[in-house]
Amino acid sequence: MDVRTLCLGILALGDATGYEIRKMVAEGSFSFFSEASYGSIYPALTRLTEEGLVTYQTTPQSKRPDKKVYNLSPAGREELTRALRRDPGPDKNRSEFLASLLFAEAVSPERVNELIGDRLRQHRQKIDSLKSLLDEDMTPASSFVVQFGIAVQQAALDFLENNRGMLEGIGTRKKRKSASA
Amino acid sequence: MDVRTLCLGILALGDATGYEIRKMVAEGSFSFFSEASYGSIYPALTRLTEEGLVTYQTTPQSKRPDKKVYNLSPAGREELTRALRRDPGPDKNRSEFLASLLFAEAVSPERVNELIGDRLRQHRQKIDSLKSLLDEDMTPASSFVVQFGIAVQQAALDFLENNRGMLEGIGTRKKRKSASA
DNA sequence: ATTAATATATATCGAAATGATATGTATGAG
DNA sequence: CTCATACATATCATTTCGATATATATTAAT
Repeated sequence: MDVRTLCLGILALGDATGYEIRKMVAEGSFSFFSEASYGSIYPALTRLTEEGLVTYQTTPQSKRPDKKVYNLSPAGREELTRALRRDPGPDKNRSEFLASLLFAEAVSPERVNELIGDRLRQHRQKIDSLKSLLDEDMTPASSFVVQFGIAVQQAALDFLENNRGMLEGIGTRKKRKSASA
Repeated sequence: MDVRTLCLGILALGDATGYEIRKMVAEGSFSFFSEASYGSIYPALTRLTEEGLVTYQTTPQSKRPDKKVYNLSPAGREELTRALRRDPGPDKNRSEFLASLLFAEAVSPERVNELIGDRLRQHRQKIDSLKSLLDEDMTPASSFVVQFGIAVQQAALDFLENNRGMLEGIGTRKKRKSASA
């Protein structure tokens, strides 16, 4: 999903500033399945404004840049509906962790073990943070998505705990000078 | 993981052409957690060659561009080891599907239902294709990663099957001309 | 008490990556 | 016999990332 459509969708749920949009995708209940940086969000909002798909009210603030609260225009809502009619593309899962494991022949077994330990901790942390999101009042869709995230994280955690034995002996230690040849 | 390191890692597992690398990340056992397009792979290989981290042998082919089989140089292997010493960043999961659900207030309940049906099919297909990868002979690490993928896909599938009821009544149908005002 | 870090809020910019396309043939399916 | 897929390289416009700049208020740590 391009940042453009992402912004339209978020604004469909309520007015927001660019800063708030960024926060939602980076830390909020959107963080599980999307991300976008300032470098893409602000230009997107500018363009959407030019196209009349969003509008904004400026709230002056002393000692701080004026706050621009964006809201979806009727044309923007139509554009969102059109975008959502298209079939969503397949999910994309990127994992440096799994890549590192695959290439782990080049690293020591201790490093592999450390990698997995770190990973287990990260999964537990992620699950906790998702669970705490559930406390806040949410729409059913939002709750569904967060619970989905929890389920997937939990499955990853369980798999790692139950199968790390498979990686016994993965990794190479630096060969000491070989006797042969 | 940048494409550069990805290429080094893949070449550490065996020599390959740019075309083959692309195929591995797009369809092979790497497809679960990484992706890269020609537009990033070919320039990366060119730069790696310039830097002496990979070399290649040209296999002339009539009626087809010459095949360039790349292989990792000792310097490249060192660079890979250095890269793998850095802590892997967090996973990134992007899902247009989940985003669509969150924004689904703007679409019809039927569309939501259709979305989920499609999704169930896609998960089953993905699981099948991952399972068929397991038949091929694999390194332990490779097998671990694929089984990890299966576990996660299965968890997502199970969640959808068991909880789609949560989305009952999500979505709005176009209001017919309201009696009131 | 003072330093350090975090949060608010906008915005830009170089570097990286995507997704599509160009080129041209061989092969297998329908 | 036609059409799609596989092989194999490569480029390019557009999009996105990740870092940085600017400036202050608040909270946390030592």
